[in-house]
Amino acid sequence: MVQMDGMVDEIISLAPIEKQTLHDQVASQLRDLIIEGVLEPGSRIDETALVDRLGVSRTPFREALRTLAAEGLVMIRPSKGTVVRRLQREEVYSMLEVLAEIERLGGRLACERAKPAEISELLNIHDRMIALYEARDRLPYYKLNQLFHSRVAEVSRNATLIEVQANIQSRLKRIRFVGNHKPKDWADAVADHEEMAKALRAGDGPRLGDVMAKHLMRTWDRVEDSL
Amino acid sequence: MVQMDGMVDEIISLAPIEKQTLHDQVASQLRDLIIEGVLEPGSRIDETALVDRLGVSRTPFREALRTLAAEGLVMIRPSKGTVVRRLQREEVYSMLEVLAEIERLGGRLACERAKPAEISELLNIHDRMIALYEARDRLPYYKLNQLFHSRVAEVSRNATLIEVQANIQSRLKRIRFVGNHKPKDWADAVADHEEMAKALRAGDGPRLGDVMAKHLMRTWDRVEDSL
DNA sequence: TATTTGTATTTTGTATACAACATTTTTCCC
DNA sequence: GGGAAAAATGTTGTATACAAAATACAAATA
Repeated sequence: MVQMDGMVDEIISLAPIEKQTLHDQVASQLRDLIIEGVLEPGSRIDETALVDRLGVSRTPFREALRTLAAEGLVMIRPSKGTVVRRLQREEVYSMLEVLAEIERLGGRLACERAKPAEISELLNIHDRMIALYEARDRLPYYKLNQLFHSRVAEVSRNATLIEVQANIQSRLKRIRFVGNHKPKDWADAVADHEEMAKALRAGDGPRLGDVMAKHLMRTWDRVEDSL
Repeated sequence: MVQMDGMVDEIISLAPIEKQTLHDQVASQLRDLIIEGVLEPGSRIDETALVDRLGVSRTPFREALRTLAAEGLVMIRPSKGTVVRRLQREEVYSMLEVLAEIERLGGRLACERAKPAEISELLNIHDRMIALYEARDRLPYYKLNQLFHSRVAEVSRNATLIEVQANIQSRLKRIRFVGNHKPKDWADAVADHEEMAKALRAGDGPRLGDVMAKHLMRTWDRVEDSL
C-alpha cells in the first residue's frame, strides 16, 4: 500500500488542485481589460453590461470589484458606481519613488540570497532582452523586462517585497505600456540593464540595488510627458 | 446665493459626506476583531455565526472578506472557508525589512516636504509619547507611536508610501501589540524616538530615515521570540 | 478494530429578487 | 422659455433562495 502510494506520487506528479472560483476568474479578466485599456481610466464600469458579457451574475462580479478596489485599480464610490482609477501625475511619481526603494532592496537581497542557478536564469533573461532590443521587437522585450524585475524580487526571498513590487508594477503596467517610446529612451533603458547584469555577475548587491533604483527614477522622465 | 454657500462652508466645515456602505462597516469591524485577537490567527471564520452577530446578510459580509483578503489579513480557500491569516516568522521579518525601507524613504521625504507646522505637530506627538513613557502608560503610548509613524508617512506627501505603510503597519499591529514587553526594549525604543526628534528638529532627512529604518530592524529583535 | 463507503448535514458559491438611492425626464407654474 | 417640483427610469446595495461543494457521521465490510 505504502509502495503503491509512492508509485502514484511519481506517476501523477501530485497536481496542486488549483480551484478557480468565479470571482477570481472575473477579477483576472477585469484586471486584463483595465491594463489593456479596453476599460478606459476614468470611465464608469457598467455592471449590467459586463455581467452580461462575462455571463456571470452580479454577486461574484461585485466581489471581484472589491478585490480590484483593494488593489487600487478601481474606485468604488458608494451608490454612484465604480470607475477605473485614473492615475494623476503625482500618483505615478509616488509609485515610482516607492518602487525604486523596493527594488533597491530587492536587488541587494537578491545578490545576497540567490542561488547560482537563479543568477544564471536572470542573466539568461537579460541576454534574451538584449537580443530582442537588437531586433527592436518591442512587445516581447517589454514582457521580458517585467519578468526580469519580478524575478529579481522573487529571488530576494522576501514575500512582502514580492507582493508590493507586483502590486505597484501591475498598477503601472498600463502607463508604461502606452507611454511614448523614443529610441533614445529605449537605448538608455537597455544601458541600465547592462549595468544590472554587470552587478549581478559581480554579485554586488548594493550596486545592483542602486542601478535598479536609478533606473526607475529615470523611468519617470520617460513616461512623464505621456501623462 | 454664492454668499450663502460661503457661510455654509464656514459653519458646517464641508464634511466629506462619508457614505458608509454596509460592507465597509463590516470590513472595519472584522479588521478590529482580527487585530484585537478576538478572531485568532489560523482560526476559521464562521460566516453564519458572524453574519448573525453583526446582523447583516452574507452578501456584504463576503464582500468585506474579499477586501480583507486583498489586504492580506485573511486567506480565502475556495470552497473551504476563510481563515485568519497566521503570520510565519519569515513573513513578519519580510514585512519589517520592507517597512524599514519604506519608512527610511518616508523620513527623508518628510523632512524635505513638511511644513513647519507639520514638524511641530510631529514633535508634539513625540513629547506626548515621552510623557506617556514616563508614566508607563502602555496603551496610549502604543497608539501615539502608531500615529507618529503614520503622520511621518503622511507629511512625506507620497500617496503610495502612505498606503503601503498603512497596510504593513495594520498587518503587524497584532504582533506588535501582543509581543512581550521587556522594560529594556521599551526604553530602547524610546531612545530611538529621541533620536528621531533630534533629526526632525535639525531637518536632517537622511538621518531621520536612517534612524527610522534602524528602529524597525530593532523591532524585529523585540518581537522575534513572541513568534 | 480499522477502514471504507454511502448518506446526512453543514458550509460555501452563485443567482435572483427586492429595496434604496441617484439620475434623468417630464410636467407644471411663473 | 426658464426653472422648480415630481414622476419615471436606471443603477446600486442588500437580502434571500437555491445549487454545489465539503465535512461529519454512521453503517457495513474485511
